[in-house]
Amino acid sequence: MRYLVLDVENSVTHHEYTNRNGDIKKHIDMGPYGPKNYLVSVGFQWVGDEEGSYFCIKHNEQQPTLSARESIQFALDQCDVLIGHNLKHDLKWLHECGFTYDGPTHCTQIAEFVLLRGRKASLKLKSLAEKYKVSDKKIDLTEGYLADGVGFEAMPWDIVEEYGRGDVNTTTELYIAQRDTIDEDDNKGLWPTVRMMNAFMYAIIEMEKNGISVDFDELGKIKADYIKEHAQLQRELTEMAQAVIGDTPVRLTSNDFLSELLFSRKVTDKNKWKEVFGIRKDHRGKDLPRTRMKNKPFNVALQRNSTVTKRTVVEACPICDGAGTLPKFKKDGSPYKKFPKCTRCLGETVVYTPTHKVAGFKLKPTDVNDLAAHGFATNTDKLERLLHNAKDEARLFIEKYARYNAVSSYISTFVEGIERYTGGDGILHTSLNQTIASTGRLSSSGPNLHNQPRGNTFPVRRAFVSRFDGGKMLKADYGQLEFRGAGYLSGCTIVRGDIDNGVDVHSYTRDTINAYDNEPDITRQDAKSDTFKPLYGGMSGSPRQVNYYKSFLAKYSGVTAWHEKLKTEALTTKRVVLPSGREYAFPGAQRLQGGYVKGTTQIVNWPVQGFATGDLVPLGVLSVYRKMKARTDLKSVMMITVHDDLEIDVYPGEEEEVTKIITEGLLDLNAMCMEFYNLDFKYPLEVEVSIGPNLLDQDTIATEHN
DNA sequence: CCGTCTACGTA
DNA sequence: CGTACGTAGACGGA
Repeated sequence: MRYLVLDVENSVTHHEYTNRNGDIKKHIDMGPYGPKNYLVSVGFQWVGDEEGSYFCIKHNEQQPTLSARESIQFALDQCDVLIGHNLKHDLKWLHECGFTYDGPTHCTQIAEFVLLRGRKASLKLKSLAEKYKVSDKKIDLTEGYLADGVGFEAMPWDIVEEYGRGDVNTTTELYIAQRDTIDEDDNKGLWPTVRMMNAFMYAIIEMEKNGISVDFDELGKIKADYIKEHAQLQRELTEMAQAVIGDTPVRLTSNDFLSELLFSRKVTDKNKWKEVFGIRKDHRGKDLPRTRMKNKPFNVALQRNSTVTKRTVVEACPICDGAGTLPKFKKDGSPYKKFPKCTRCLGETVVYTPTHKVAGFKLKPTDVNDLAAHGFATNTDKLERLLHNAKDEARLFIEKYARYNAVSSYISTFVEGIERYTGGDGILHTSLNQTIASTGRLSSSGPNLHNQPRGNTFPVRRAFVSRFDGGKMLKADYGQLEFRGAGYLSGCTIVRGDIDNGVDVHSYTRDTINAYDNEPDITRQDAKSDTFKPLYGGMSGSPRQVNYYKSFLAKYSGVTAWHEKLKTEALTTKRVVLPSGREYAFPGAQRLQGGYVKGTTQIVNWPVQGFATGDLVPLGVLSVYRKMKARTDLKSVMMITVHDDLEIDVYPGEEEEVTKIITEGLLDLNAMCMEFYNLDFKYPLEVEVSIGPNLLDQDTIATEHN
């Protein structure tokens, strides 16, 4: 067997843009799909050799290496396993530059990610070299250049070559050390996951390459509508706010301001505030439980640590007389060129004098959970809960404000995100990252296409259209995949029975919750989060929610028993092992005083999320990828996967063929699990296919079962 | 300038 | 004691 370690360097493009505040922001395009980027150099080394080869492809000073292309392709043709650190990047470049390789791979970043078993640690080559104590001889002169915006194409060639050869060398030694580590008895069960993720990498490269086609005319219209709505809301909200605060300037985009406006109180000392109410986060950035306080002490603490905000009247600063500056003279009596800011108005030229009238909407927080580090929480869910005690004007303001916040997000994050990352070819090549999420599912960035508002309500989806004249956008979703995955993993017969009988678990959730009391009815969509909460170890909520969670655990007793089994496994082995071979480490698992197992929510959540969307979906997508590759006559292309779906840009006339391929591929999990995990995975699955002219207007055309 | 906090959205 | 993500803007301390 011949093992080839390879690494490419490429030019990058710096994209600068101005946001709506006038701030200049930038991002760097490292990929091969921008028309400006090009391949600078390629280095490779055979495992077992002392030294490798290095080739110049295109560099400002250095002549391209003679016969570089032939030598590189020859090596690729000879190799049995291609190795690299973040090999997806190198393969994308090789493919775009006309090289061919589609054989087995070993990405050291993927392998290390699997070995980490869900723990977070740096996956940079440098960090791994330290961890495995392999030589990292290269003197890293490139960082300084890169920081100054000098790319590999413009650095002195001897630095590029030294760095490149060093990288290949380090990766070679890392590969050997890492392979030996995975071969150890304690780790060898991870090989199937490593191999699966390497195989799946090809499907990801295909999707990143194909990307999604954007209709800029349509996007422009949608943006214009949003901007109009945003401006209107801003006017109305400003007016409403101004009416209750006097002359104080309105700053709608500031959470500090909103907190003070809604609750009519200003925090005296933010650090003290956090301390008193126990507003802290753990190392992962998650909220820790806050100080438990009964009503009375809570209100006393509120009063002690904040002051009531008063309406103001504006007047010219009495100290500087409205100049904003105070005259200052040198020793010789001549004036300074620039006078310092006025100490009273701080250069604002005006001062706001409090009146005796309370400012703002005078909302009352119910408990510590309505607070935030800066003052009072102003997010939509919390505010919604306070709505029923609020006066009409406050309620109207809050409702408008929620929409204002949402529209701001739609414009900045979604519309402008799409605009700035879409290249000149009109295609959005978002990144699908394999080594980020602890559970093993993908993440998406540049921009994130995994968090677009769902379904048929978000007009921005209308701007995602087929790249083919008369083409269609097709989407296939697994139905209730995580619920089914939990059913499989737990072996719960009640879950299985419900699936076999076509019981819709979310409707069951909705009906159970609605039947409990006279609170307003929830919809099936609302009920989804309630279905999943107990599945993932959640138990807190309103009385009717808690009632449902209890009944869920009682009904699906197999799931409840499985939760106990997982906790025992985590306690005794500090690990949880999935049928695929994927593992999660819980080094801190221990039983606390009250019997609660530390980390329970992750112990019961990760296996469900990871098995469904990290182990199964990739196999389904990979199967579709293979089927599409095998059909060289088809022109349709895979675009993206969003956790439990797969989206394809369909060439006119290929609708039926693609529907068949996508359903057969996604339902092909028994054979795929056998191939990759040596697992006889038999469980009823459902795939629903929809199609339309864009990603907004979609009609369901098929529902298939295995 | 950079990290923290808040808020938005998804499966 | 639902979990897993990415992005943007405001703010405050270096």
